[in-house]
Amino acid sequence: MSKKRATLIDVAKLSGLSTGTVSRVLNGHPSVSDEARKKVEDAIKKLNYVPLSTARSLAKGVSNVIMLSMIEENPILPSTWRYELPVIQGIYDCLRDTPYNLQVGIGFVEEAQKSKFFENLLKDKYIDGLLILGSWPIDHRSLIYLEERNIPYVLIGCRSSVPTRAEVNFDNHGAVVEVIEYLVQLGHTKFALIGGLKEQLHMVDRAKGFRDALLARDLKVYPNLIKFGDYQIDSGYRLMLELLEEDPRPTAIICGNDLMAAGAIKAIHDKGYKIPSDFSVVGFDDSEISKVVDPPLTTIKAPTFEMGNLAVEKLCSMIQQKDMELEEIAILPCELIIRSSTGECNQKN
Amino acid sequence: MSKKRATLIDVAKLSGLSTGTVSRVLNGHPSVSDEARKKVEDAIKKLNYVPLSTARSLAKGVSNVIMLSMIEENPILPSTWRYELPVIQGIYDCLRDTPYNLQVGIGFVEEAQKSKFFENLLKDKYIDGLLILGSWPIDHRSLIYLEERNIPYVLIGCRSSVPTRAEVNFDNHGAVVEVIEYLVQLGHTKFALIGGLKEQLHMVDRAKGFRDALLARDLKVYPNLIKFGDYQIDSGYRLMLELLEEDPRPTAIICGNDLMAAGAIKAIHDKGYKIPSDFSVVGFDDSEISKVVDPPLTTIKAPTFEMGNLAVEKLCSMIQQKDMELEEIAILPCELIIRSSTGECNQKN
DNA sequence: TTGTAAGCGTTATCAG
DNA sequence: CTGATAACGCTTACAA
Repeated sequence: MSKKRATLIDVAKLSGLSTGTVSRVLNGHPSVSDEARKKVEDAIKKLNYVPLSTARSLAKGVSNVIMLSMIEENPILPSTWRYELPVIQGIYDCLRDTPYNLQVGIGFVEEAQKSKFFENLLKDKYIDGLLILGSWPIDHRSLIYLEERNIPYVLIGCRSSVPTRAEVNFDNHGAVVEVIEYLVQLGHTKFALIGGLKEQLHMVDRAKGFRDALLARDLKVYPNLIKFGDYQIDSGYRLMLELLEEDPRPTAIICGNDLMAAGAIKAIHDKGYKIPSDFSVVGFDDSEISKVVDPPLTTIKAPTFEMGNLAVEKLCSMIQQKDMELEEIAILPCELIIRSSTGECNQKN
Repeated sequence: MSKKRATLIDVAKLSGLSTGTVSRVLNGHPSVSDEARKKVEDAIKKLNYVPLSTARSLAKGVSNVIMLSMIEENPILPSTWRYELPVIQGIYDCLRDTPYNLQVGIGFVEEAQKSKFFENLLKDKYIDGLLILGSWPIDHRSLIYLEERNIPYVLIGCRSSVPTRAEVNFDNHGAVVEVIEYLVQLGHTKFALIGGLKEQLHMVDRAKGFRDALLARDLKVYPNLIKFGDYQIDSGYRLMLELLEEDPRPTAIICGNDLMAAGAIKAIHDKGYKIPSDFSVVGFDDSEISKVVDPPLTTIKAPTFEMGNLAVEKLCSMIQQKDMELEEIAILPCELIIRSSTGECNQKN
């Protein structure tokens, strides 16, 4: 049953041409006569020949492999999954027009914050470029290894303490600024933040956006109204209960994700208040949850698919022109999706 | 900057030994003197040498690549994402103890139902084995290609019209039977099904489980209480409204996923009924949504991580013993998670 | 336009 | 236990 697979030499024999010519046909080289091309193509078809990628790689000195390393919380958070799969889709979508194959590796945040992370990950691997998808700081010593090895890489959603060649991210800061602008128009002045994991990079940027937006409007930043949880529903619930006891009491609450917003909404309802008449609540992610909760959630949608696309584009151009010196970081805008969990501020000041 | 990477020959020179010996050290071959081994290891360290995987593959005749092909609805459904990422995690978790690298390819259902799907997908690729992750029928002619090429493969969550070598799935049928048993104990006799996409394999099996469970209990299967939607919240809402008009009116509703269940709950509430006193509602997936809706949803959790693990185990053993004839299909049990959307049937019969 | 042959970096088979 | 040396399948000067 297991007939040996045909090789390029078999094709050459059958077509009566040389291996060189066959190879040229395979690689779309211009200087091949139509006649020869035809013969080779027939032989290929007849033999069911498929070139062996490893042999090709070896001869050409390229691997045609791009590796995606996903750096995950441990245990992995559902909202991370929800964010990462569209990114992967975007990556693959862009990659299918290229000769590159996509290989994946999954690591944990703790590992990526140690120095030999990529060295270990890439042990025994031969890749042309690396995509790094994560939400936590990357140990810069790991990145040095990539530089030494001359492996082009693009960071997606994460960064290191030292500046890196190329980064793709969405605009956490701007998104929060935008939603606060919107809420200020509605008359809100007392804002609270129910954050997710405090050290996570997206959250760091959003917290900064939160402060900056308020300061820009000459609104007061109340430290007691800024709290952090763990992106799970329960922490949203708990933190909202705390907020209801604070002084001043906020009228608008920005949450780290839709799930925490759902928890906050539950807390508000449990205490007998109404949304949006008593409180405006904003989520993040535009997940299904935002449509399921009552009232439907105003939320922020990150351009995940586009991020994947752009990251691949950048990586490919880095691979082409090996020594580009660009140190470029792309920040894509988010979309504010307004539903009914936000409304006019009814509290007299 | 881009110093050439060291090769095995460099290591041989520096250590004063032959390439053969270096190779033996690399591959943990027993017949190497401790002294030689030490010298080689020193040289490797000094040169920062890493073997080139493609050269290795070529010489050994294996690729060390396992490909995961994900077959998706178009556009991709969020609930599919939610299911697939844990499977991938399970796959990777098992693979990191092996020499195999994981490569991924994403295709759409329409493509996989045509005959040349895998031929196209694997064009120019050299893999040792294939994992096929999907929820829709696979064209069996595509699989013939794999057989001819002698590429071991494992289907995850899907199947073809002809029996295949190895399949891993979760027990859709049994899960529905179990939940109906549970509801029967609570006194329910009139069951409705709000299905997801009707032709999708998981749904096919669940619908069959639905009928079988009722018949086994000598309960009537009302065709007008079996409806199919598209796994989105709106169709759950709409179909529930329809069910409220049917005769007989069901008291227990099994939904295709948590999202449709959320829609159904909304419809029930909108019409002024209570859960679980008037209706019991069951979801599927144990997604975050099941904890967000009110009341929290009784649902079914599939062993996604374990499926990934098992699939890899199977594939690896198929790769080892090339011509195993097993035609084995593994069905893993689901977990019924009881929350408060289900309860005693209060309707007098 | 085509053929020849020398690599690409490893492994594996033989002798020694 | 070790060293030559021929594969592995393909690409690519270089010649013709």
